[in-house]
Amino acid sequence: MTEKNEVRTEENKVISPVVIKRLPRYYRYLGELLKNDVIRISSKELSKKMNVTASQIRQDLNNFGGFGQQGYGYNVEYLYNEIGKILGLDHINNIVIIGAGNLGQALANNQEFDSNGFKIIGLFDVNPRLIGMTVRGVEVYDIDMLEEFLRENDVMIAALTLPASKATKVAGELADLGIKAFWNFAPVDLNLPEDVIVENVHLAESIMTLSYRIHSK
Amino acid sequence: MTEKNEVRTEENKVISPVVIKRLPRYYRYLGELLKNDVIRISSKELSKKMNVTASQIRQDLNNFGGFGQQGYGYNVEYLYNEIGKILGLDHINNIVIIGAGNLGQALANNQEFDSNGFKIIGLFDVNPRLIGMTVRGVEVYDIDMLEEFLRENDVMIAALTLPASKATKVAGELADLGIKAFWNFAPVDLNLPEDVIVENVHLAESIMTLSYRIHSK
DNA sequence: TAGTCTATGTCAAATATTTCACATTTCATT
DNA sequence: AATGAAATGTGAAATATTTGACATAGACTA
Repeated sequence: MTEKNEVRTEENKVISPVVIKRLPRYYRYLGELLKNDVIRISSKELSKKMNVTASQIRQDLNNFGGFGQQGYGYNVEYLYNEIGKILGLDHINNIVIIGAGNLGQALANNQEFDSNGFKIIGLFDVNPRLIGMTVRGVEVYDIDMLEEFLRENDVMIAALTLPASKATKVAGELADLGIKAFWNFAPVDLNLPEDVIVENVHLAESIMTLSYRIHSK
Repeated sequence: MTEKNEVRTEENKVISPVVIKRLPRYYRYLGELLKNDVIRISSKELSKKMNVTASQIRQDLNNFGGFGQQGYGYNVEYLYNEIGKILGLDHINNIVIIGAGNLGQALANNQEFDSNGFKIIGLFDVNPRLIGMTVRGVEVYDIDMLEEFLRENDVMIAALTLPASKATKVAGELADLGIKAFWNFAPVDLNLPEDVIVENVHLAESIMTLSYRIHSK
């Protein structure tokens, strides 16, 4: 029996969420190395740069297969590409942003997403002052156009950058329209069907943990 | 011997980071309950709402002392306030934002921070087109004014919403000026002295884990 | 080509985290 | 006032995660 939202490799092995969370960081460091024309790296060298244990790097990577070579280490470009594939960055992932305020615009302006295959193809808002404007070539549409837009475009992800008061309702509507993945910036927990994936970015929670660490010293 | 960056209660007990990360979510749910005039709640009821185990809630809270009463449960307002104290939300935490682009402005506009005691008292940028403008009553200053500003104001936290290429250098300068806590939105790992606290918000890493879950189904 | 050295992949041990289970306390009802 | 039900706080068990250790494959040198 497959549990809800479980994540498995081709061999049907369950990968721990903590491992998955670390992959993008490996990917970033490997990208840096690649940019600096580094050809190969050992888990020991990488562990020193990243301030983690070499053992953890090897264990993490071995969840997905043997990418290294004994006595040699890892080929940077190969490992970079393999992790990219694991993360699904070898696909174009079309994104719509719901809420074209500062945060929505900030996401649309972020080049880092583009360069990793995340393509923002539309911003949506209710505010007539925003509708029709363009952010880095991406148009802001009336949210009433969303249904039609989703019919005509292959959208993988909806980013929710709107007030919490509206997020739950809009998310439900989007799920009904077939959106299966949400990147949620609103400070609520969306309650959606089991097969829908939600990644939360709760900024207030983030700064509260920072505050905790400041005041507990 | 106290390890670097360890976080302890008054009794000198080490609190696990995973517990700390969950506290703001409890705080949010309790705030909702409070708003809805709920007087008391049991760990069981709360666990159902939050989709965690009751046992985890009780274990988490007991790290900080007994806030509940057997046979009764937890008083919502009391528990809300106690968690707020644990998180340091009973203080005003002054924040400066370095980088007044969309993301910096989005943070300045976010009312949720205000209402939890986080007060944004200045935005800083190098862009002359931004300098002098005002976001929700907060002025954008020339970054050259930063040193003077920090001398005259009690700033707890610097939010870094600037390009990765500049973040490392600016963070180092701010640390030299005495800033002890950074909320880092740039996609780099800051390398700062051990006593400096860094909370990272790596948005690209967040969406990559979302992508992973989409493509691994 | 042989020998030495390096560094992976992996098993096992050590830690950390979560869940279970229950004694005890308190609430609520009769 | 007595009884039953509810729910905490807390040890202990069960899981999960991280670290350590090393046999072995393969790189590199001479």
